Amino acid sequence: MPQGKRFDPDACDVFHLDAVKVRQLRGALMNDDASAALAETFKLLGDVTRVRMLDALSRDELCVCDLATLLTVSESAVSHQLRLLRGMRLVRARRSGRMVFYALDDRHITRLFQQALRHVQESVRVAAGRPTARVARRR
Amino acid sequence: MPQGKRFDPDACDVFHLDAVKVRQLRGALMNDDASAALAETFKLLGDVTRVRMLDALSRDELCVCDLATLLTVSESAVSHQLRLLRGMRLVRARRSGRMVFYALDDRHITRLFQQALRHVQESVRVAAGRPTARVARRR
DNA sequence: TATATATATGAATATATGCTCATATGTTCA
DNA sequence: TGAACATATGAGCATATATTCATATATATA
Repeated sequence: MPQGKRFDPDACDVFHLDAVKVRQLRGALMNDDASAALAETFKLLGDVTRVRMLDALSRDELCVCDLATLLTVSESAVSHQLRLLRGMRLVRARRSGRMVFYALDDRHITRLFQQALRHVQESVRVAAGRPTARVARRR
Repeated sequence: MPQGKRFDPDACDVFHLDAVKVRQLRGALMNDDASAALAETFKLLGDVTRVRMLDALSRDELCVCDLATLLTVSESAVSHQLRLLRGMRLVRARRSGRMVFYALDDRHITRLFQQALRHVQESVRVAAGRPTARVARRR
């Protein structure tokens, strides 16, 4: 590891891209707010329980109890997760007597799910359908 | 908390949905494999560093070093993350001499990003641009 | 072959996160 | 008002995860 040649001692000697490309890239990258917001959103979707909750809520409005029973998760756990989802405005709550009904509050989520599902299904297809190519690529 | 009435002592007394609806919902929900795969994918996207890496790679093929320098992250950290992304087939590696160039290996990712960005931007717009409506909606 | 460079990876650590348990809050009804 | 119920929430715990540091592997070149 060479030192003193760059501001970042951990970085390699030079950019292997040409300067123009680098500049273009630097300018093209999304800003920090955007990447942070994206990561935060994906993180929220990156949990099996929440995925299942959102899936259920995308079909029907549900109270906490029904949601918990339907998914076989404790009501407390569901409630905690709903709090997160509420905070990020993915679901909205509607009180009716003692019960609180939750529903999807974002029309993008369903599409996002579908898009991701397509990705996942394709991955599975590729992994299963082309074992030779995969092994061959692995040295 | 009443006990003995249901298999799940933590659950409320009854489904508040009717039996038909419950059956329909149960059948409509995605299966466990799907929800697990979805969550796994979203989890992979739910990290700022990886989001930025994928963003950069969506514009151009990059070697580990350039990626690290461009994003101001250690090469080791980048390498670790690339391993994950490779494992999930979101990026592919191409060796050229000592360097290894990485590129997006999934055409869905970019769309997923765009979709999520739209969601995020709308959230921001709603939160910032409609204070009255937002306050009104809050209770 | 020896050395330098680029990347990969294992171990350790600090932090984040999801769940449980106990308890609080809010609502209905006797 | 008090009891029962539905939901919310704080604390604690166990696990997961992102980064760093040290070291290993792979390639190029002298």
